[in-house]
Amino acid sequence: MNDRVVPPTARRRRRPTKTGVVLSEELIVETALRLLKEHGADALTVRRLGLALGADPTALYRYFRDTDDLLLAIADELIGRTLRTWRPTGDWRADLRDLGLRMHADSLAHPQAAVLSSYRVTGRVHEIEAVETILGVLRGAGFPDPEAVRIYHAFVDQALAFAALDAASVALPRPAREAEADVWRATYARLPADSHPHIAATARHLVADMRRSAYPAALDLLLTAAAARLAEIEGQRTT
Amino acid sequence: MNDRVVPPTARRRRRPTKTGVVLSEELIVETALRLLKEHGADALTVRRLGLALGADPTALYRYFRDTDDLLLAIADELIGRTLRTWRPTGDWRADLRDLGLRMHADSLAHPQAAVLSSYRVTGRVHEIEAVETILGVLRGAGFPDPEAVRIYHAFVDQALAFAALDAASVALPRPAREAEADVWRATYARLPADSHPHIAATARHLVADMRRSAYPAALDLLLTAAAARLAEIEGQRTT
DNA sequence: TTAACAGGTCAACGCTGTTGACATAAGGTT
DNA sequence: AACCTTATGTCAACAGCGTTGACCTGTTAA
Repeated sequence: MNDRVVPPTARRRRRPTKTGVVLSEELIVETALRLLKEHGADALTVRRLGLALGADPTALYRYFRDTDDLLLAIADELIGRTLRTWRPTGDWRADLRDLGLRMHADSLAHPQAAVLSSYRVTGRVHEIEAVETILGVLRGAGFPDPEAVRIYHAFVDQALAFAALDAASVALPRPAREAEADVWRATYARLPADSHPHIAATARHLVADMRRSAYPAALDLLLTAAAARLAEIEGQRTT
Repeated sequence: MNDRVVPPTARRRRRPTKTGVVLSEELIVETALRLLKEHGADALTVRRLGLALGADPTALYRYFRDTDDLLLAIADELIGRTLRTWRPTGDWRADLRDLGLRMHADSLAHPQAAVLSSYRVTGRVHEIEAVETILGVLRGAGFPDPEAVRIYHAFVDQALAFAALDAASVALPRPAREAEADVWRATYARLPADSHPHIAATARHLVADMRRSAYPAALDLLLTAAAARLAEIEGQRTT
């Protein structure tokens, strides 16, 4: 265990580094996000982060226990950014659709961070705010509590899961990524109809569809089913 | 680029290692899966794999370009294993539900491998077989080709995405995993009702629901919406 | 003015994937 | 049966990784 970290609230002395930079949790998280965005997931190493900050790499360990702790801070910052740009209208289905697509899009804007952090429960402020907001939308729409939680869970995990899946593709090293795109054209689209009739029959659609994310389609399927369930519940209630 | 690899078909000479083991692609993949299962994701390193095989670590590079290439081979082997235990009945909805749950369960049985490989397109034999089979189920059910591809894509990517998401949780180092489980009880369940009314009202359900995977619920929502769409299509066809 | 100590720095640890050079046994050819 | 080619196992080395303990120094509270 690492006991070098001082809780942020107790931090008072801020000593500049050799290059004159004054470090802080926020500065480190921002710099890490910039590094990820500009140079890819492999660029986020303790040494490179130190270099980008203008500080000795090991100065990080005064702010975060280890790289995993830094990762959770990055994850929470991403949640916060997404939530900040979202404007709910009161129409639960449209609002959830919008939020889901935003979470997905924002993850793809920082694929390297999304890949590393989307499956983590941070328990930090922004995450808590997001949970509260989404539950509010569902309960406001009329879902009873157990149903609201069930749909909340499916909705959020679907968004996070697809965000991670698609971010992982985007985050692949360039050659590997191009190789994957080619597989559909070069391998699947060329399979003979007698051995693989279904692939051959739909090859045209496959090539076109597989290059896009399936998330919008999957999200709409989920919301459609949820709406049907809500109608069912309200039908029961009035009878 | 690494040109040490000889295509499997051209392999003729098999020279035993110092310890007498005769290497092969299959043996390496199996050993890698065993390592992952028994000792976790961090245990899969070139050196440890060499040790487990009873060979010099670098002998691997005669069979796989690099560790990524090995990973794809592992991924395809997992697909094959899942498909092999699946028995379709002819009822498309039940069959897809069963297949989805199997893919998910098998991934969780090898979480480390699933995390690393579920977002990859391997283009290898088992994957091709899976694509052909699932498309066959959907086309057989009566979905027109573009719709079949759309639903295929959403179904498969959702299964893979949830598999990766849930596998990632399972694959966390033990202390981190326990810390996450605690967050729901220790942080969320204790938020006061005046600042976080929706969380407070549903805390009981949250604690119970969030410890399970949301995949079965999400899968059922997807299949429900797909069935509704099929009914709609067939309605149009007869009018 | 001074004493305490947060926090920046440095050197070192054991680990990683990967490469190039080398050694040798398998197996087709003669 | 001897030979030659070459597939493939081995070895040493490289650069880079996260992390730690020891050290040093500027900031701040008293």
